[in-house]
Amino acid sequence: MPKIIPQKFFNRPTLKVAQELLGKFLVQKIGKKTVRGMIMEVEAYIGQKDKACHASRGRTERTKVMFGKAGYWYVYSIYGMYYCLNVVTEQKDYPAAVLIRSVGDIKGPGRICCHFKIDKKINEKPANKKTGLWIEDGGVKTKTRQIKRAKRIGVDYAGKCKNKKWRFFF
DNA sequence: ACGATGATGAAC
DNA sequence: TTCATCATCGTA
Repeated sequence: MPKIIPQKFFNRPTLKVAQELLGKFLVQKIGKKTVRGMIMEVEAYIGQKDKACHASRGRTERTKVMFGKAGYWYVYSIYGMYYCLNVVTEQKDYPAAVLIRSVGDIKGPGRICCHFKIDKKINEKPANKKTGLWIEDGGVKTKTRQIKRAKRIGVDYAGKCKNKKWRFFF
């Protein structure tokens, strides 16, 4: 039986959460329709010292959700045309999140939000069934699967942080 | 290789 | 209130 990932799963070190999210399922329910896909690629954004993290410039209207409790969605718009989906990690007041970069066949955070119906309406909402977007354990043996890691994408501006290998994928 | 396209945050 | 920037993508 698929198990909904509880809020406390996210209230842990971000690098650990990021890797363990691989192989789990992003699930969305809209009315009677359920959309589902396996998480294949993620990136970690951790704390104010991480120059690539949006929260590195401190608490703002956009980033305040990252300072909040773990297990909440952080959705932001980028380049005027796309949305990116993140889930907040770590304890309250420690800003960090995991960007979901690939789900199933869908590569790229912008395309994920297009395929799932994700926009700022779910920003700052918890990842649970009531919200209509959550994460499930597939009940499959993903533990044994090899995880690859690499530098994050699109963060060349982030000084030495750009070289951190905080992208994880199968 | 590049343009679309608008929210965001910092400067003024 | 302006202005540069941007965790992207499709077209070429």
